[in-house]
Amino acid sequence: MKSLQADILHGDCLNVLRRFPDEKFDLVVTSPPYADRRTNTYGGIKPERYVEWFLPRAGEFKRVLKKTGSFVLNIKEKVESGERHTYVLDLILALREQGWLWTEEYVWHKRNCHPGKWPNRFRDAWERCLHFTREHHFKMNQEAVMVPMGDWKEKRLRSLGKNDIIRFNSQVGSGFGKNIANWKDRDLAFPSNVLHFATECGNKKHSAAFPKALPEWFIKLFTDPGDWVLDPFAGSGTTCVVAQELGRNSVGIDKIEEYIELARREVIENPISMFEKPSKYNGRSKKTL
Amino acid sequence: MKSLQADILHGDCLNVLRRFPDEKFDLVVTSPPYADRRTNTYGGIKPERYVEWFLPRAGEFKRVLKKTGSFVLNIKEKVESGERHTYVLDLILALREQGWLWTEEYVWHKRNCHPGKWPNRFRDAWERCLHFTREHHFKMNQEAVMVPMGDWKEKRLRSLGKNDIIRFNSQVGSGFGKNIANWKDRDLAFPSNVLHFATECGNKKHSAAFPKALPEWFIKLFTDPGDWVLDPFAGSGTTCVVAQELGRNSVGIDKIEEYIELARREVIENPISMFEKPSKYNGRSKKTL
DNA sequence: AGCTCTTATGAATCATTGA
DNA sequence: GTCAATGATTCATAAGAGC
Repeated sequence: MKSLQADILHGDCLNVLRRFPDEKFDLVVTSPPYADRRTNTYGGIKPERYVEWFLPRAGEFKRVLKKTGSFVLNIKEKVESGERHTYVLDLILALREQGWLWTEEYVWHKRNCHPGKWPNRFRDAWERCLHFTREHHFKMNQEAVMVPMGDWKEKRLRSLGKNDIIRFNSQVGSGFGKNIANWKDRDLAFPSNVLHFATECGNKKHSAAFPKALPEWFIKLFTDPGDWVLDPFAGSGTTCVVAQELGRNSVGIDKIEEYIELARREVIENPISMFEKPSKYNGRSKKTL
Repeated sequence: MKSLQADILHGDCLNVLRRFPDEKFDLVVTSPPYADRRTNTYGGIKPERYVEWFLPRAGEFKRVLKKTGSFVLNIKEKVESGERHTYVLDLILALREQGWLWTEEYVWHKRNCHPGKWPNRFRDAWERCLHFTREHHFKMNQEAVMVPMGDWKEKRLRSLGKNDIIRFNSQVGSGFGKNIANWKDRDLAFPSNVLHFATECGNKKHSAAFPKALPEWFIKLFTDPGDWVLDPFAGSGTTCVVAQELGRNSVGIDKIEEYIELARREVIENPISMFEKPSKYNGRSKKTL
């Protein structure tokens, strides 16, 4: 049994990734700083400059990604003077120019999105999860994300009755999730390209709430245990934590010192790595601190 | 009480609309023939030519739309050789060049999407509902589409679809507990920009199943009773039927003779129009046939 | 009225075959 | 080769039959 690595590196991914060899990673999954968001931490990339800022970094992602690998980009354009900005559309087109295949666009439906009310729009309850690949054929483990299906629920839900459901939830606090797990093997269905994940309202210091379920889904789908996962805008390190939990090696990179410390604290210690020398890529795992 | 009109016109909307005066309509809501789809009826517009085909028609939409009006475009790009085609992105950018404001992108989550299994993608369960306006300030009746919160299980959960509930719980791991608390004290809540409608599998002759709920939602949201609604690719006339049911005047246009007949049969007869002369726009309502 | 079971059918996508 | 047509795959609904 090999040991798992979870390296959290400090710096701009554009520079840090230069130290990595070609085709190391099986998956790049990340939620970059959105344009004009997180201005106090990332300096706020202007929407007009977003593509030119992103492209060289995406070039590095492409280089360090295996040919059978996937690049999942979680992003959503902001509203500027009442209009959706087009920098994400421009980015998709530019990434294709760079040689990426725009394989799919998954929709992350945020069940509990930010509250608010405006005269000319409703709450924004979805984000894009853009799926890019290098080749037409890539690794995809569809079985790993299968979901309980169909007839089961109808009988089950109906047999419970409304009050039972309410009581069950309020007492246990965690709905039917566990039950479903028990019935998992009964019949499973493949999901669609619309994902339903709740945002985590945890009061973390990291400003972008990236729910664990999101990287988890894509890591399961696009990698095998032992594979390498990269999050070049790691933030508080959610991707690396999840990767580790799922038995994948991971590298997280972030510019913000505060996030680095946070992320290293989050990543679970790997007992075996104690007896190993530091990563040859100059990465320092939390353990080596 | 004024009479309602529901005119179904035959022809290419590019030509037919020339007969209409400026700023007649309060809402244009339509689902145009997608690129390479409906080849046997619409001739199948090639993706590469889609923008240049669409743009002059959109120019007419803009002319006949009131300044406070909205243009809702339901569309989704196809997969071509394993990749999402970019013609919809190009179209958004081109429409902005034409002077439209890209105000919002609603997601229509199709709960019952087409089945199928492929090695590198899941079933496509969503389409875009692009919302364009002429001005930053436009008519929007948010209260008209509020969602009842009283009996949450019936209304709210059904609007999501049963499988979604299962998936929420199994993916997120937490049930409805939090939401129940939020809903308890409210009767109505505003929706988000993610819409959950099932496609109608009715055995209609029209190949594109445009569920009534979709135009209904946008008609309620962006028009008042007595307003004028246009569907330039009317198909079997769903938009006009819904508009009439909601007390809005409507004009539907389609190239296909068969759809015209179908649509005129669907539109409910307007008793008052019997005593009126035909529409001055050369439109023949079903009644005047 | 309800409940269960069966059946039909979609703005789909891909690999293969045939012209 | 390149393009067009066909078959296989698959799941959420509605509708209908039977009790």
